[in-house]
Amino acid sequence: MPEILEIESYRQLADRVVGAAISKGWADTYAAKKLPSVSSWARAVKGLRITGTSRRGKLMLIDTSGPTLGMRFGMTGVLLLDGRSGIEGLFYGPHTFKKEWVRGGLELSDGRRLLLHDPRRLGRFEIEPNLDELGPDALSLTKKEFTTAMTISRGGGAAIKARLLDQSVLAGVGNLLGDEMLFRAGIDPNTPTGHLTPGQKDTLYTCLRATLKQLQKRGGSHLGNHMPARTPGGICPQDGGPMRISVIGGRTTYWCAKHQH
DNA sequence: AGAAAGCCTCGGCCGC
DNA sequence: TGCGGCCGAGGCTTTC
Repeated sequence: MPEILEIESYRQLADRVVGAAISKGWADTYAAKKLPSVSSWARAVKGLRITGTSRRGKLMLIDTSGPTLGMRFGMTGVLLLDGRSGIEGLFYGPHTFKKEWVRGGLELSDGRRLLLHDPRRLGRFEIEPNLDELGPDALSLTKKEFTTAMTISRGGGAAIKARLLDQSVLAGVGNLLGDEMLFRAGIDPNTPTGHLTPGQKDTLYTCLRATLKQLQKRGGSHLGNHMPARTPGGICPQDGGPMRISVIGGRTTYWCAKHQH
């Protein structure tokens, strides 16, 4: 569920603890799945001072006096600071708090706690995450970076929808944002990336920027223009065309048969 | 009951 | 025909 806009709001929440020292950290076996052992997180974070926050795509980063810490939120993860949600102001679906859904976190010497609340346990903690595996950040993407990301070396390449979701090419775009920017750009999500015209790429870049900016303002990745039509038998809110559904790049995809070519 | 907004692995096969 | 790498399918996990 959380896409780049939600992770950015988590980061802003985490910014409140910059300057604090970590007295203790813990992670359950799922949150620690990418680490050498379950106790790695606790051992690594103890005594560190938090010096800043940053983000690459959907990966939130906490800079410290020691190693950089990374947090991934999977499909249902939310960052909490003393019960305050990182998506305050960014509504995303009904979400109740359950103590048993807290999968790990950091305890600060001033008594505050930064927690990963994650029902489906797909969130992960990382230590010194390798940023080379991620493409440029979608929120600060330049046109040149976008053009490079959309350039295919051989053949037609994957469907543009799948390409947009490929985090090693472009970091941050998730399923809903991907569908929304293609909807706005009037591009069929099945189009092989290499078959896009320069004009379509220009439009897509413009729509990517506009989508991120507007949905951030509206309050979340799920508030796109096409969302009301995101249902079987949906009708395009733009031109009344029939909405199509299929799985592209492994994700459920909705698009308008009339204006997306 | 089936689908879910992220990510990872694996195997097939594309294209040089 | 060989081979590196791209790309799609499937799994993880739990909830509603």
